[in-house]
Amino acid sequence: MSIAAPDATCLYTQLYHAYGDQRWWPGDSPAEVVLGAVLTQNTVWANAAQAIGRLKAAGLDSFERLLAAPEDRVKACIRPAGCYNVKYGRLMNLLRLVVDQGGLCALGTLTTEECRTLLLSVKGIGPETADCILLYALGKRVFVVDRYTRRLLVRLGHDWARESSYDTVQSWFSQGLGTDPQVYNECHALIVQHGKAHCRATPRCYGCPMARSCVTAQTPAPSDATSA
DNA sequence: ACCCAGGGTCATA
DNA sequence: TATGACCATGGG
Repeated sequence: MSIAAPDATCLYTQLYHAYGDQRWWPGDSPAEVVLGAVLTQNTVWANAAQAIGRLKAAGLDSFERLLAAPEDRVKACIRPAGCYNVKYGRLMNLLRLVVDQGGLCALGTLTTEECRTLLLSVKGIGPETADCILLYALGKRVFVVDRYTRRLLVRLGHDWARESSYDTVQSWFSQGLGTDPQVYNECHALIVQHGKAHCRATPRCYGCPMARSCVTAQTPAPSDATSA
């Protein structure tokens, strides 16, 4: 008889108990969240942060200036984030959309669905990047699923999370976390905090505060109504 | 000298 | 549709 894998609420409760308030996203403004969301794609945050620091130091502190700046100049700033040619294109695509919509505030007046659809229509913006922007820049109630999230679920016994679709994992949280947007914000932040603490290659979650203490009724994977 | 990172797109089979 | 290559710098 093995320990049941925790449900979403239990997961959140235990993480909160272990790490406390996170107050995320790292960044000074919604605009920085947008930049960071792209720059941190497949990249450790420290490198993305360095790129943002360079942009600010270069005076490229608004979307309009970034769009108007010479390509080489922007690329030189974001180089530390890696894949800078690709990310340059993605950033410009995204900033163009935001500006065309009248800025971040105007974008935020749209419904979550409308907003998400718009973001996903941008080449280079996938579900995670879009959801980061929705949650941390626009305050929408969406759960962000990243690499840390899947890895933690699998380590806690939710084997289904390894190969499930983004939407499936996301809805597992959405159905378990209630309706408070702040909880979505905190929960993802806590997962990242935990992931960093257990950085690389811990095959099992030994030392994980949740592995032993969080025993509840096991929630199954949501039935895959979404796929094919 | 490898391996990987808070993804996403595109080309193959 | 399902894998794999690719982008690319910086730290373990």
